[in-house]
Amino acid sequence: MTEYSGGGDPRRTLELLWGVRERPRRGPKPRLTAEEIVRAAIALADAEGLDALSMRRIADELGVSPMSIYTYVPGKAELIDLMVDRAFGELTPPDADTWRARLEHIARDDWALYHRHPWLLRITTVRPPLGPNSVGKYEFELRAVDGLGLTDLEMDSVVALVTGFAESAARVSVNAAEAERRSGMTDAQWWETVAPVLAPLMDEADYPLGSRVGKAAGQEYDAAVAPGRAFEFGLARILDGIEVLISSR
Amino acid sequence: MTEYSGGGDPRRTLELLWGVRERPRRGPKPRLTAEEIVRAAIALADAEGLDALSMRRIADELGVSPMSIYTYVPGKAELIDLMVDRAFGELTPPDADTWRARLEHIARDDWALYHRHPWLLRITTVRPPLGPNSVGKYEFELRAVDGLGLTDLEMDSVVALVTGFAESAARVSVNAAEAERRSGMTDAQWWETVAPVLAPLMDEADYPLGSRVGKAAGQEYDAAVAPGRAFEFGLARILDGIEVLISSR
DNA sequence: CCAATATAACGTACGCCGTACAGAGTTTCA
DNA sequence: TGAAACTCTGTACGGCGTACGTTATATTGG
Repeated sequence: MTEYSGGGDPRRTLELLWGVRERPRRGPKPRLTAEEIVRAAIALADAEGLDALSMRRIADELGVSPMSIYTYVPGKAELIDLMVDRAFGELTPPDADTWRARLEHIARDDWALYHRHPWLLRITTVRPPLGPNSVGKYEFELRAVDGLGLTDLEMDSVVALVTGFAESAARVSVNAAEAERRSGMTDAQWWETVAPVLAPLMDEADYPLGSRVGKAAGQEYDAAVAPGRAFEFGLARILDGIEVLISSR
Repeated sequence: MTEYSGGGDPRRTLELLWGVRERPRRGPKPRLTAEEIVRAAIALADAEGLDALSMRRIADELGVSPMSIYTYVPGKAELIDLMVDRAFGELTPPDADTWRARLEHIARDDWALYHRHPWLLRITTVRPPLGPNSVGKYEFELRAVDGLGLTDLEMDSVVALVTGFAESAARVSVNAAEAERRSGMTDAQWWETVAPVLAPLMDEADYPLGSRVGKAAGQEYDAAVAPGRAFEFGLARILDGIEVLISSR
């Protein structure tokens, strides 16, 4: 099962995202707030991963029965919307003189965010959450490339390219870390286990480049640093490519 | 729940991937093969998505009891490994004169594959499957950038950048298509529903660029073509950036 | 030809999940 | 002082992956 963002009633979800729910005038005093539930859910997802995030676990954590959660939040999909928008609130607008430094800041900030909250990478965003932090993120991303002679469409495409890359590179990195955690083996240890089984099946002569390059990459970087290198390499290439576009204007 | 690739016993998984299981010499004749199960699983995932892919459904489809599947495949994680490697078998090696055309072929071929098999994008690859098609893919990707004066590490980084981008862009595209399917609304229809609710919450003056650029992007492209444009835009920028690197050698 | 043995197929059961629904308790307003 | 609005909870349903034990079937060694 995959967790989806953007599933529920848009009106209710937007009200929750922007926090405009008026305090109820009758009935027992609420013990919780949507805010607290979101905080607990994020803490749980950070600590144990998205698979451990169940309504029952959240309720446990808050000392409340599972169904009480539904008093504050329509369902799990909406809760995830709230978690996503709240996480985006940790991002900081770039503050640098050059467009290149600003885009670098955005990419690195995203990269760090995905490492703090790896569950973000497991969420399938069906429609964007449109909460204050998400639209704020988009706004300062566009500001980073404003006034460079790009069309509106190009500005949108450039920020999508950079943020999409940061997400993609972070996914590789987070998956590598998770691989170690789940299997209890480093990449090197895992390879030592697999290699003798693979050798008789796969004739290295059929894959000369893969054998050579794979070995070189494995020896030069251990798996812990390789994703960081890939991120820096890709970011440099992408910014070079954007520079070609901007210079042509 | 997320589907993981690379979970099970590596030896057994590798034997299945490379198809070296010897026919059992005793006992009742097998009614099925691992191959048939993988085919049925892919058909089901193509048609109804990864969420619909359960051992029970696959067994239904094959006219067999759920637990029989475990005779041929150790578990769901291993089955997913087999599905992934089999899907990669649909990719074709590039055959072009320039490195740029070869990398473009690789990116477009990946893009098309992810659209044929969107479930590939939902799988968290903990360790690579190391089946014949996966290692074959890596081999011809490296061949596309061989002999250009790049180091082994650079070759690896370049193909990772291009294929990672194709995956990332395809994810956006597939999610957009899925959004329409799940909600029964086009992007325009969805926006018409959301806008009046959002307007009183979000002051457009606080988000001048986002409002302007978002509107421009929405009007120029409908959601059905926008991801394709983003793919073409990003691919061009990335190849430009790689060109800068190659020219510097 | 007949056990012994290896394999296939199946039924049952466990502990998870999201959440629909109905009811009980609590606070406020007319 | 009801009535209405609201919170909170227990139960239940249908799904999931798969551990385990049993039965049926095909091959093999004696």
